Amino acid sequence: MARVPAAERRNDLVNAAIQVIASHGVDGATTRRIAERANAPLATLHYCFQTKELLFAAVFERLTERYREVLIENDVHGDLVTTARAILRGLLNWYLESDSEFASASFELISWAQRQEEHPAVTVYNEAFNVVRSILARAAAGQDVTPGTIDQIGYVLSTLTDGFVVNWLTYADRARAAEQAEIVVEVFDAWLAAKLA
Amino acid sequence: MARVPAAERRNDLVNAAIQVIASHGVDGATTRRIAERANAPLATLHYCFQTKELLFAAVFERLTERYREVLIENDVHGDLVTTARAILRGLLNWYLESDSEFASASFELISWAQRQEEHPAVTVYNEAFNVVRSILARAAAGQDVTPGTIDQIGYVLSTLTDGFVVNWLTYADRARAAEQAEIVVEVFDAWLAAKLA
Amino acid sequence: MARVPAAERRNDLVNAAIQVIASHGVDGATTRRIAERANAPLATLHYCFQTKELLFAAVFERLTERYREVLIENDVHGDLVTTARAILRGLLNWYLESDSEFASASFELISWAQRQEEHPAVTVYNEAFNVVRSILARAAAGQDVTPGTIDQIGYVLSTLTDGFVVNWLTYADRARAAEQAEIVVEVFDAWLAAKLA
Amino acid sequence: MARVPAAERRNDLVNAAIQVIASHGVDGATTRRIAERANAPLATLHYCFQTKELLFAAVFERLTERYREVLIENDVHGDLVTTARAILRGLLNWYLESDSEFASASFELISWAQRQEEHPAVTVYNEAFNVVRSILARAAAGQDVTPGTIDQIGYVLSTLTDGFVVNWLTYADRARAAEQAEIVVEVFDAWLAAKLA
DNA sequence: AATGAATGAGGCTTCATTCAT
DNA sequence: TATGAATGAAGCCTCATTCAT
Repeated sequence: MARVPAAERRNDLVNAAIQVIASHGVDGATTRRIAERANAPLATLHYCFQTKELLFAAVFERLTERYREVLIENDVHGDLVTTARAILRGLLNWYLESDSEFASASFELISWAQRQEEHPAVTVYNEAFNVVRSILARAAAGQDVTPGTIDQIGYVLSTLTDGFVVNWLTYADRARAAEQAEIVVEVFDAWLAAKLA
Repeated sequence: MARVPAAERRNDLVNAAIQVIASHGVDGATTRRIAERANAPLATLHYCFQTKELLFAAVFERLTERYREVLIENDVHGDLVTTARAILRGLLNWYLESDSEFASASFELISWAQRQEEHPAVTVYNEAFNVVRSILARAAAGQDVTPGTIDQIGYVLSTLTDGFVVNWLTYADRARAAEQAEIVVEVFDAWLAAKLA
Repeated sequence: MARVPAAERRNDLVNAAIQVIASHGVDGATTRRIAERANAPLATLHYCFQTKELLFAAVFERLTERYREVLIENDVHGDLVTTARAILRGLLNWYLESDSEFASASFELISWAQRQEEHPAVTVYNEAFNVVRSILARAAAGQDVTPGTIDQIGYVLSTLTDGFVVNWLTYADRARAAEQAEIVVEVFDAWLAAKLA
Repeated sequence: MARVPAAERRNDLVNAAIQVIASHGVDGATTRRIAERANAPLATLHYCFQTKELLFAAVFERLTERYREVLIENDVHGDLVTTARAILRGLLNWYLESDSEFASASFELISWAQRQEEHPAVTVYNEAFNVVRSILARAAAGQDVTPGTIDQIGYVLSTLTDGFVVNWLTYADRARAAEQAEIVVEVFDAWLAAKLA
């Protein structure tokens, strides 16, 4: 096996971990499988990441980044309602993309993360939440909206998104999920309209 | 030695499994741990349930039952809006109850179940959905509501509930979750009002 | 399960054991499988035969009996050569019979029996040998044959038979085995002719 | 810790397996016992041979090799009769050698092998048969002998050998077996003489 | 007398990790 | 530095057997 510099290996391993988690679940994501997917010798995994836990931490960092990207990509720089809805749609679409291992993987990791010392899940959530908040805050700039309201919008955003994902992962029926995405947006709109009335 | 009827033993084991799953996650729910929790030798577990998988199937049955009970307990026999909201509140409260290992366990099991041949997760969902539908249908009896609408209400109900749970399991902060439950109900109300207007 | 008297059960269990040994091998012949085949509760096996070892001892007794029967059935009461050859043919045919679990079972048991305290395999062999000897002795009555020669004939008989079985069990090809039986008889004839010349 | 090359470790394990099979039987040849005999931790066994079955496959390869060696060592390069008899004697002596776990092990494995998917027992037999055939063919070079006859000689050779071994393993009485070896050779000679007359 | 229930011992295998080079 | 080799701990499961009724 060709000797590959550690930095590159780290990258490969994180990617491999995400793929394996997405397809085999957290508990199916063994070091061997991950190393194999990364085309790296098993020992290399521990050479690059002293511990499986540390590898997963890196996975979390990557997921955090990716969330941020998705959010920013979907920032339409419009008014509050328009912007919030765009974010929601962006997230739903992202989850629906077939190759979005990121989505399944991050979902897979939620309950695992809970049982870790450092609660990395919370970190991901907080990070994502901060990005959402800052996007919404700018969108609300001219309008008369309290920070509390923005937080609530963020919460509803994530609640709807997560609820949507649970169903989508359970049934794995894309057509059905696409329809449901519409309903989710409808719900969001109704609430926003009532809220900001 | 204690000569316990098999039915009871099976019961104990299912309970133990639920507790262990709730506290250690699906992958942390080893046969050893479950047997220990049930105060039974490991071999007894395999005497009662030839296979770990079969034990988990029994867990699913139990969860399905429990869901049904919770739903029925929260049927207020009012009109559609009142009834739907009562169900939502009932579910949220149930999830919030401290000793509700059922909730965490069933959530834990979702992604595991997905990877099983028979997809028991889908079964739980379908069962729960049917109960919700029948309750809502009766509530809507005199009113002019299409079956499609009732299905949508069911879907929104479960989406909001699941989204709520994800957050609650992530942060494990009861006070915060209690507040968020209010928001969730608010969202539901807003959408229902708009929908049925 | 209907309560069945122990005596009858013993019989069923021995039969079941022979069948299971023949089809699953000695090590595949578990108490559970045997009980199941005998249509008896597992505990009954140990009620009838304190130990698996004791059950197998009974199996050996049965095999010994059966060997004796086969030998006697094939005693043509002719002269030495005729009689000896008839016995050989009888044994080969018996082994070739498709439903002859006795044959496979007894062969399966040889090496197992070696490792038992009481060496039951030796007993079966000795018993069979004695029967052969007495048949041959009578056949040789008028002729001038030493006891040593009769023992040798017995030994060659069993050597050829066993060698034949090994091949037959290995290849499990009946047509081939049938041809080989002819050769075996040919070998026996040649030796007997030379010996008694 | 001793940093032994994998090839050597594999070798040790195969040897250990043969010894354990010879002394404890196929079903008594547990991974634990084999590892212990090889002075290796249990996990090492599975590092070298993913599966017990694969280890046993390696055992078969070794046995096949050894058979070939024994046959070739006993090729006296004489005429057909001389050569055939030399092979028979060589095999009988080999089986009689006290440290010949190979012999007992290979016999032990026959019935086990039958129940394997790939029937490795057949492979051992076929291999051995081919070697015998080629040796005999060369010995018969100048003589007027059909291939069919050579095959028959090979078959009789193995039948006599196997029959001899069954008895030897059953009684484990070396003196007796030595005498019987003489008879076996006598039988072979008589048949060959008649055959080639 | 006969059997459902129960179990300690041990089966094979896989895990994350560490060692030696 | 990077990796083949090695391993203790733990995974699930099955065995022959015994207990309590």
